[in-house]
Amino acid sequence: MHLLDSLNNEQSEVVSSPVGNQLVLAGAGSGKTRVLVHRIAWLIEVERISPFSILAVTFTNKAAAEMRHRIESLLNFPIRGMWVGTFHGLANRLLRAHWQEAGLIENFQILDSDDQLRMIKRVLKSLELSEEKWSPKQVQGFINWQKDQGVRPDLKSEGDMFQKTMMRIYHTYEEACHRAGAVDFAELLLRSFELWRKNPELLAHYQERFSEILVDEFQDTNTLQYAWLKLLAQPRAHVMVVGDDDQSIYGWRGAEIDNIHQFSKDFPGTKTIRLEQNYRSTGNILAAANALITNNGNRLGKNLWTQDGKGEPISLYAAFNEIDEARFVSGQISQWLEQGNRRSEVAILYRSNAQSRVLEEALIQAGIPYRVYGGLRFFDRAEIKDALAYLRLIHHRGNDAAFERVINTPQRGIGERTVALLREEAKQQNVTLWQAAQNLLAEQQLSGRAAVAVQGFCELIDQLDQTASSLELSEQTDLVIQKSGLWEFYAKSKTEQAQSRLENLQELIVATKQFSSSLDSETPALAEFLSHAALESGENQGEAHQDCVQLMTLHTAKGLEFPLVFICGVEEGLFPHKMSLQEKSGVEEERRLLYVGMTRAMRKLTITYAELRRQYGSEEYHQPSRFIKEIPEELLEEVRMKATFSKPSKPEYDMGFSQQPSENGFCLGQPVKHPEFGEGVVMSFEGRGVHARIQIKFKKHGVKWLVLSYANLKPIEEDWI
DNA sequence: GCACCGATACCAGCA
DNA sequence: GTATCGGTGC
Repeated sequence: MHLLDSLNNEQSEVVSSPVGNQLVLAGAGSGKTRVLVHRIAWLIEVERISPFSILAVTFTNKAAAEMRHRIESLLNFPIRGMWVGTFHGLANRLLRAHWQEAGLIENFQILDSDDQLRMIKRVLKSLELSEEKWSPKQVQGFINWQKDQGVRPDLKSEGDMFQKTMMRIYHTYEEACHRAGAVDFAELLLRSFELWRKNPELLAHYQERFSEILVDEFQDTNTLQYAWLKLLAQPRAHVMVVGDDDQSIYGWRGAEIDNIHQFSKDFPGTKTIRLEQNYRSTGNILAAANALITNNGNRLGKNLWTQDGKGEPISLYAAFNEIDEARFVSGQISQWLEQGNRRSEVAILYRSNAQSRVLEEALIQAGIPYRVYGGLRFFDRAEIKDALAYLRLIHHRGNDAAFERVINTPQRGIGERTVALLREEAKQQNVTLWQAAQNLLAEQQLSGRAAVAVQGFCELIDQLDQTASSLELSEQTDLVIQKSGLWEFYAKSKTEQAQSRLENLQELIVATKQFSSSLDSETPALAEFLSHAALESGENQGEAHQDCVQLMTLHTAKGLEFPLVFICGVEEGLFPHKMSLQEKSGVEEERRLLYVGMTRAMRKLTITYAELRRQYGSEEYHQPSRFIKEIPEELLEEVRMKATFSKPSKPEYDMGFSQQPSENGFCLGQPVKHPEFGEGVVMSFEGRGVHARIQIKFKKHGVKWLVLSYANLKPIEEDWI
């Protein structure tokens, strides 16, 4: 059977198991996706299960698209009727189909976290609560957490003042969402969950339909997602979940690692299979990762192994500061490239985005092209959201969020005061902002200047609507971008970002064009496109796949692999991050994060840390991370910066160092004084020029490497000679 | 209403 | 160091 070809025993066992519940503990690099894809193909081809009865859940749209693609190319025919998607995508699909039963309007809008935050701010204002005391971010966290727990606002709930007020905000927020016909991400899940609960016959329909359910990245599911899954699956479906408790790194956004422990109890007869053979990394890398993760408690237990050799040891570089660290990394990369390797095979991973800048600078100096992942995604960009808000408003005047977003974007002289008046009117008359604007205009309750501006805005929207009605979506988008003044606004703007904003707006027109042509019928393209925009990050937007070094956070790196990996800033306070130190589970999650990072490396892993790091504008001394001590010494090789300096003007490597200690005015064994560390003795030198480093053994602070030009060392004269 | 200034906060990011 | 927010002055 070709579906089992080239699979190992455990993988084959998963793929060819008789239908039933399975918990697959798939270690990093163990061929997890492959197993999932082959299993689904097996169900269709061997078990003769209709694709119509299969539901596959992933965590990203990208993963969903890839899974579908891989199954189709394995089976060699398109799989129609199978549901593959994210929890949110599937929930959205359900709610679109049953909007009435779910108590929604037909074209309900999806609020992304940005929209949600704006909505919360409006609610706080209407409740006359200060944002100072009731931080919108915190409220957002509270509401989402409640929803993830399946809790609706309860005004009679017990609790202190804080709890009660939060509930009141939550309650008002819900009303506001309802009025706006808007649904946030957590609401998609909760609403579809409740839809099933309240409509047993509807639930039964889906329960009968989906006999085979598969879930990827199961360690990342939250409480509500798991409840959703159980509700759908429990009476009869067979569920296969694939996950790795050691790679659970999203506890902070609600992922419930315990779901993985709970699964076998909730689904009787569950067969647990471990995939431990790793096809990615060298023996040394796996040994180090295994050793590290052993320090975590309450694991399901797993030990990665490989048939391949040990490979190179893991390099450890103790940098003096973050600049030194970055230079070291870029130097190593230059060497690697000189050996004829590709830039895209290299990844630099770090704990927090702020670390990327210094690394970027070093790469620029060394003339190495790179790409930074993360940052704002396409549909999250302000200019894109503005354009979409115009489209929304044209099609639904009652969309208050859209109204507020663009009423003064670009500026047309309608300020906070006027908007406040509109809000007040809307609240009192219980109408939409659009209607409130009409009322106040009719009653001439706005001051002359404001009235003209508001009038102009409303006419603009009406006029856009009239012109747009006969146009295709992409033409509408084009029209809106031009006529709203957005284009002109950015075209005139002299800021550096303006050019890229214009490009993004153009890209949006392209995206709508592509989207329309991908639709088979003449469905209301806008509504579809808008939920597409809300649910889809836009990561697959024509990224130039050039050959460049990849920079990203450890979180972003999950699921990827690279021959050469650097993990930077492995220091106490940064990694593990100081915010995680409060509780044990926080440090364990950090440890898993490093585990994830290490297991990204195929051939060579290098870990670096800096003793001195400029953070938030001030300098801080850091200890090497506790995690480094958890890696067996024999797997590590401490490296020194040698022969890999890059000069600002002309990138040049391998220049080595051949200077006499006396060149810089210090001698071995010379007593010196440092402003921070006090007295010490010169132990050794390294490098030359501005990069020259000096090793000092301090009386109180131990042995340190310092960059000579930064160190401000003073010889202690009297003790010398 | 808007531009500018100083105080403030700051980890990770999927849908 | 930098993005963001609220206050201040024009």
